[in-house]
Amino acid sequence: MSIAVITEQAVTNADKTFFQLRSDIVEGDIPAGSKLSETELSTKYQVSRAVIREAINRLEACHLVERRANVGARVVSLTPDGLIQLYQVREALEGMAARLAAKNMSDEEIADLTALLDNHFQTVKDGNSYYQEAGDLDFHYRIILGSKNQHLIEVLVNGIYHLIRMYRVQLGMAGPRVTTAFDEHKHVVQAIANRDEELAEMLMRRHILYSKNNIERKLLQS
Amino acid sequence: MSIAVITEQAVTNADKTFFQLRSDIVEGDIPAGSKLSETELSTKYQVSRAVIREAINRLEACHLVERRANVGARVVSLTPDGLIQLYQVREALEGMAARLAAKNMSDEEIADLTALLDNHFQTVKDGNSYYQEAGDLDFHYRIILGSKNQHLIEVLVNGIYHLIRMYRVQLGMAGPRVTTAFDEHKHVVQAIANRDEELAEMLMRRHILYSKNNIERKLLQS
DNA sequence: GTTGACTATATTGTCGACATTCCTCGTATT
DNA sequence: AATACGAGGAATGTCGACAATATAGTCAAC
Repeated sequence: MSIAVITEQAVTNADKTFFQLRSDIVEGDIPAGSKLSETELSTKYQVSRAVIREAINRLEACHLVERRANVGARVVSLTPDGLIQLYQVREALEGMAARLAAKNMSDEEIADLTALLDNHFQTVKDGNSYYQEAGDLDFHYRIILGSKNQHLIEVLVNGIYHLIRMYRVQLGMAGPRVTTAFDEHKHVVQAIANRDEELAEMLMRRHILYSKNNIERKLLQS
Repeated sequence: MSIAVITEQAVTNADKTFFQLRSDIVEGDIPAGSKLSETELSTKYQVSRAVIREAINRLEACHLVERRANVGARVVSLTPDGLIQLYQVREALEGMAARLAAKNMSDEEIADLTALLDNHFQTVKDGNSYYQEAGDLDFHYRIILGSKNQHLIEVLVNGIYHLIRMYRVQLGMAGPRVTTAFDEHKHVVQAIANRDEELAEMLMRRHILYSKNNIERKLLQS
């Protein structure tokens, strides 16, 4: 009941290769900024170059690689400025998502969301930091899906979130901010439950802004 | 001096096919909702299926077509609800773009933008509605580019704007709203010139919201 | 020593053919 | 008559080979 699963089923061979490559890039097994040789990858993954090309095209679509004609594809480079820009987009989109969720989520979905937060509260109270990784994701995913806006869902789930995870993994951002983030989540849910669109957006934006500031601070001190 | 050109140079064959197909879809030469047969298109455009597939992949990336594994690609269908959702995303993103533009545009760029609006004022005063099409686009593009946020620029220019144009062309939305929109533009620019990020975002969001309401009204009455 | 052109090589772009999957339509059975 | 099943056809998925392009390295000229 607690995990909002995003089902991505691989039916074709290019699908599998795409998922594999995406995972390898996000998790850093393929380093940021490195070149993606089609022939090399085709031998590595035991598929034809056509499959690799299709996978790379899709990776480009989610902004994980950049292609130049007749030259090739490179994994994107991670820069502090890039992360800031990413969070600016995220703030705008998830703010809108929260607004729309306050308008469009069913009472049942809101009840589920509240129950989810109660669960999180238990884990946080027990001093377990399991929350940070999966719990935070779950919360944000539910609100994004709750917006019922296909474009919003697409851009955030298939695009931005993989990039954010890539930054998280490779620039190493675990950090505290667990308990305060929990309170922020609670207030967002309350606003949604009250169908207060304006407040829901504002609180979500602030939540993401705080998160950005927190990250910025860490980047500067290291 | 008045047109913020977006240079898209076709170097490869797939590039040309992609541009051609995108134009054909947006302008309605290929009807919304219709199926895109790879073999058919490859004979029509005199290129191999591989080129067509690459082009279709890119079209999918900008949300102009939808693909299903082992079945094929279809041009997206245009629905009133889809247009509403599109404008919700646009409001969020361009609002943020205006905020960032107020922060990041150079004084020179702002001066250019002001001059541009003065030009528009002349055309509007002369009763010329040339404004609506190119002028409006030019204004919005400059602010989007002025945000200096690559993600924002990418999503808006390569994704959303083609879709919006597709709706404009095919659901036929010219309409008045020229003079009032001009005033709204003027106020946005003023806020940017004053480096008032908060107000710039608010005014831009309102400008897009009005536009959305205007379109909604037209859709309902027809 | 530096710059320029040229060649060699490796990589990407493009093609046609084959494999696999889905959809349609006809047939048979309940 | 309605449904289930299966054969046929057409479309997409995948492959290996060839063509076109960029990069690196060499050699020559100034």
